Amino acid sequence: MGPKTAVKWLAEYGSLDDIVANAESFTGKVGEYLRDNLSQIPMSRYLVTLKTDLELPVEPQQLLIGEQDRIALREHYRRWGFRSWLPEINGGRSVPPDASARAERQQPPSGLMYRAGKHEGKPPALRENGGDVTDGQSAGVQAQEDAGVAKENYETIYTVDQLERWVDKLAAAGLFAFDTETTGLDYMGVELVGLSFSVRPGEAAYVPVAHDYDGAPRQISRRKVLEKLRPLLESENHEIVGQNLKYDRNVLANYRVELNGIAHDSMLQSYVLDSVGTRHDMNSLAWKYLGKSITSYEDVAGKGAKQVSFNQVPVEQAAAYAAEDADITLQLHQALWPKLAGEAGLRGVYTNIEVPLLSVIARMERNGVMIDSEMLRKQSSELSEQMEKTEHLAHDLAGQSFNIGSPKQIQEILYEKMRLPILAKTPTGQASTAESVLQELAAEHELPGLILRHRELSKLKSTYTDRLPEQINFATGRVHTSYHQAVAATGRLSSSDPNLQNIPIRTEEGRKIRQAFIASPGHVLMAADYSQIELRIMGHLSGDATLLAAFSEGHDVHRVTAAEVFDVNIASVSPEQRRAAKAINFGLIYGMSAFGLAKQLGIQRGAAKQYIDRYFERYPAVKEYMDTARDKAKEDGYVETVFKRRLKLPDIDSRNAARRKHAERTAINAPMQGTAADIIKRAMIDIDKNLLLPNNDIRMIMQVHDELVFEVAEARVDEFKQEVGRLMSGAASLSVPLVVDIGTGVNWDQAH
DNA sequence: GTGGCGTCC
DNA sequence: CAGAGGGACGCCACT
Repeated sequence: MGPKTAVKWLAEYGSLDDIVANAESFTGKVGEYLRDNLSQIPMSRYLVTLKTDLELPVEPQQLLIGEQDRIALREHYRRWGFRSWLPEINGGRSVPPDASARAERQQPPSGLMYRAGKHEGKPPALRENGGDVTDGQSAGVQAQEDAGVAKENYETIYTVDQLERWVDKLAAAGLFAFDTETTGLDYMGVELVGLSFSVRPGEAAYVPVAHDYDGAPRQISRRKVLEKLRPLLESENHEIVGQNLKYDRNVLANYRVELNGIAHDSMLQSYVLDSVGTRHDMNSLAWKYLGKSITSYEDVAGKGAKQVSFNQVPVEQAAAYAAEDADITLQLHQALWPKLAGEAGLRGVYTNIEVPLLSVIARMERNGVMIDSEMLRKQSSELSEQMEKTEHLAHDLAGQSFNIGSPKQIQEILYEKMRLPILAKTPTGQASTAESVLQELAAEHELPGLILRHRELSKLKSTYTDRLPEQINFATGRVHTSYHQAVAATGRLSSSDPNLQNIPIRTEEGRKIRQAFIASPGHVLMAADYSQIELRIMGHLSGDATLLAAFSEGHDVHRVTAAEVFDVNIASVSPEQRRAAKAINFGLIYGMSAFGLAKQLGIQRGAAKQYIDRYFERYPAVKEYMDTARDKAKEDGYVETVFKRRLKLPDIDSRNAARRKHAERTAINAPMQGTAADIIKRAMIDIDKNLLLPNNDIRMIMQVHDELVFEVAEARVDEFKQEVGRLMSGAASLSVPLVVDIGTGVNWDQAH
């Protein structure tokens, strides 16, 4: 909800001073917004503007606004004569937007790299293969010499007899490594090309099922292979080991085969052992833990424009690569599992959280979310119009045509042509054109404001309204993101293709995008989020009595903080004070300095330091927690969450002050962020087991760090709302209550 | 491929 | 004295 909405309320509720004076009496969304946002910096500008319109008895100085905003405000007044909060921009020429040819460039993110990336040292040489295996009778044994991996016991399976022998072998083994080869990386769209297995290090088999290049050897059909393997793959009595099994699980689900025996995942083992010290792709792990250089995907499929999909790879090469995958996976498991098993805490995180979560996320991914693409298309064209107008106006002001989307050209116009002051530089020494800088420059000239406006529109259009409809899956009509379980150092998930964890919410125009996230007919969206979870965890970790009391009594924690820091009665905390307290609270979670707080609040550094000192005076246990976290990091080289997830901090002893300071801030932040991640992961597992699996009327469709989104049959909303709340609140027993806010609606925006 | 910027929690 | 707020991903321009 943004300023526009506030303006709308203004019309509805009478006058601004009515709203300000009675902020506390507003209930529901309106009251929430007033208490949370009315006093934030950008808002105060609009407030002041509105005040002028309405002749409220409030002076601008009474609002705690920063110098930058004061400057911007003055300019704002001058330009718009105190009348309107948003410029009406007229005129403009037409430039048709070009959103074509983006899909081709789509690359998997580094965290998802199925088999990519190089480790130190020489890349494994691409090896020539031996004799052809052209008739379906050959055993297909590949006898190749390799610096890293011996492959004499790799078998390629062409006949049902061979397959049955391997099925017996796998069944007898109890535990086996497993891998799939597919035509690509998009788990919803790929086809299964082959499967590989290993029961003993050095011994593996590849079952090709869909190599279809000219002259490809005859293979057992995919249907037949899956039919033979189904009992094994779906059995809960066999332990299956893999590398990123979520992917294999999703691929097999395309063929209605369910992996029920997932016992170990070497990627997750590596992640839990050391989330930041290494990449978690198989090549890196083989190098790090086995000292082996293995065949990379590029070695068999080629790279760049010449890369072919796996079904085009000659079976002999494919078999050597795929069998090695299964072999190495098993070896990695044998190397990593003892390390985990010996550490009770890490083992718990791995066994009780990460491994069970894998399947929960896989289901969530496959559920996908429904998008109203028509709505987004309309938004796109509206944004286009506005962008054209803005750009035209900017060119007029600059007296020349330039690319308003290019930071470099903006830099030339603003700093070289117009000689505006350089207020900040980027890390590489360039004059910055970042938002905060342009905000400030808006006092000097109108152009920076237009650039900002254009950026805002352009961001919404290119990243969201244009892109999301393109990512709707043809078969399901829904968008299926990928969640990455081994990327974020603190234990959080990340999301990509598309990233559903950064859909706008802050501005009114941004929120419109959330209105395009809808429920299927007969269903509603239900959004459940943990209230103030990281602050609550700070209360738990520090044991601070004042903080704990605030939460256990259900008080507004920012108001309580304001009352403590500014030494006033809770009832008389001003919006400005509450806003400052909120900034302090968040700043503490991130390890922010007085300098940072001053910048954030637009106050003097001395004042900011006073606030912080005062805070620590009133919350001594918080101070103590932070000191302890730093000390523990220095002592042990790592910090940990409530559930014993570990984050290594080698930089804590760095001679480089910036790195060391960063490590210290991470030491403070990671236990809080990481514990929050643990808690929501535990909730997801509980909810999956107790609610989702037994019921067809509710599906989990998104996770956004402290929020879970469900698609629920209308008839059972109340019932599920209660259960979700119960399970999320009960996901951890801390010394603070875990409060969960739940809303429902026809779209994601409305569900908040 | 990198840097700059901007979106989210 | 310099630097100064944790964790992600995506788009664009530019090299």
